[in-house]
Amino acid sequence: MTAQVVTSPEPETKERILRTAFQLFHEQGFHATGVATIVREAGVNPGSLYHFFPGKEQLLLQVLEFATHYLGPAVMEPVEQLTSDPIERIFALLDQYRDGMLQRGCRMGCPIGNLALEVSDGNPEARQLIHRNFENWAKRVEGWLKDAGDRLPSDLDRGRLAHFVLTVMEGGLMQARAANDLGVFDQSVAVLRDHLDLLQRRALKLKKHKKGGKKAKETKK
Amino acid sequence: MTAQVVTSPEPETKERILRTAFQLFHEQGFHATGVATIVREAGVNPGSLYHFFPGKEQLLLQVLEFATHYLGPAVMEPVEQLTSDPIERIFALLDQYRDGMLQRGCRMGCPIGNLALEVSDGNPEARQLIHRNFENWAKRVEGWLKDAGDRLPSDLDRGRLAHFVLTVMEGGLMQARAANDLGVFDQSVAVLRDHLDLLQRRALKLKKHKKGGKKAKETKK
DNA sequence: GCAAAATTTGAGTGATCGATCAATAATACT
DNA sequence: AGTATTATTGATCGATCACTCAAATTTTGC
Repeated sequence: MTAQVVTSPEPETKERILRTAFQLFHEQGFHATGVATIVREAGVNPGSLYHFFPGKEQLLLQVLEFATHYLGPAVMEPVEQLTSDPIERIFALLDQYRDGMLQRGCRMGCPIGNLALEVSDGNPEARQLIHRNFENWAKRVEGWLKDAGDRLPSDLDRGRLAHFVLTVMEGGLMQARAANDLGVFDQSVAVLRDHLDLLQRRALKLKKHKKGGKKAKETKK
Repeated sequence: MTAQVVTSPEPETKERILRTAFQLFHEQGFHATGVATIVREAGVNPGSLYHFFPGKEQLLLQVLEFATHYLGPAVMEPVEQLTSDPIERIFALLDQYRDGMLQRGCRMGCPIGNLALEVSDGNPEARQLIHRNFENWAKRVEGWLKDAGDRLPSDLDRGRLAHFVLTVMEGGLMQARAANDLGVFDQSVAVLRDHLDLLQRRALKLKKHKKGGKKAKETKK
């Protein structure tokens, strides 16, 4: 009946449902988002959703897997395009999440972080996938920290610091949402920068001692 | 009909509902906790709940106000009893939350933080109360940091650092729940300690410079 | 070109949600 | 003691929840 216009190829139904659910879970949370809302926003019927997904919980799991693949192309790579300085990449990444908050009136924050606190308990499979998302995130940042080479102390645990960057981001975003103001987030990032500055200063000093003195293991007073 | 036994004076119905709701919201989240569960656990009838609270949302608001008063006596004062050293109080506080997680199998975390990500958007009154809880928390820690006096650099923004402590705690707890392992939390706290150590070292150095190296209180090891 | 498989339709399922209310009971006030 | 106020009971409400399914339609494989 409809004209046979070749429209722009809409994403496959399944992926449209996944993307819609991802967005809604991010905006409203998992429990607050009804299946009816998902299918309405995705423009499909309930039966279609249940054709591809056994249930809402399974949909959540596939959304979390979708997020895993989403991270690199949509989050990390754009940041790596912005700057090649490994340490500045960290702050460019944090700034990207900041922009996301700013554009949405200090709402939402990190999609994975939100789900982490809502569904981690009592859903082991979801917890595992959220954990994997966090690990991927931290691994990428850890790579940057390794790229920083001797700008950071050689004995610095870079995996630990990478997780710490995630800690600062999630904790900062949480408070920013509660305050409806990015000030606390900015201040947390500023303290993180202070810390990285101190580490870089320390690395410089250690390097100098090594080159100047012989084996100055002394951290100095 | 029942024997006139003078039982231990049970908490008033209203407070029992509040405490039960506080616990359940913490354990399961706001949306995942049904009113039916609250009244069952509290041992009251639905009508009783709606006699004291106009609705579930109002109950949430009063739970958040309850949490505000709960913070001092139940969280901060016990920590202050443990140690009088202002900086160690910070880590004693973090350790208290750690114990809470440990005793519950790495579940739940911070009750306010959980609600912050679930209900901050779309419930301005709840958001405001969550914000106030965070501010009270940070204010108390800021007091400790001020008590630390010249052990920290004089130009250090102690309010900012107090919020940063909260950032680290919430971010660390979030990852601990996702990992079902306190390792990341411990490591985040360790980085925070590194940072405070660096700040204290810096304060010492600045002090020495100012006094012309007269009163060099070598901490040394 | 045609049958099989995959997808879409959308009304409809029972269960549970937050919430109501007339009644009864307990407490407070005078 | 008597009245008014407050608290409690518990069955019950309509709305919404996640979810189903037989039938219709489209796509696939040969």
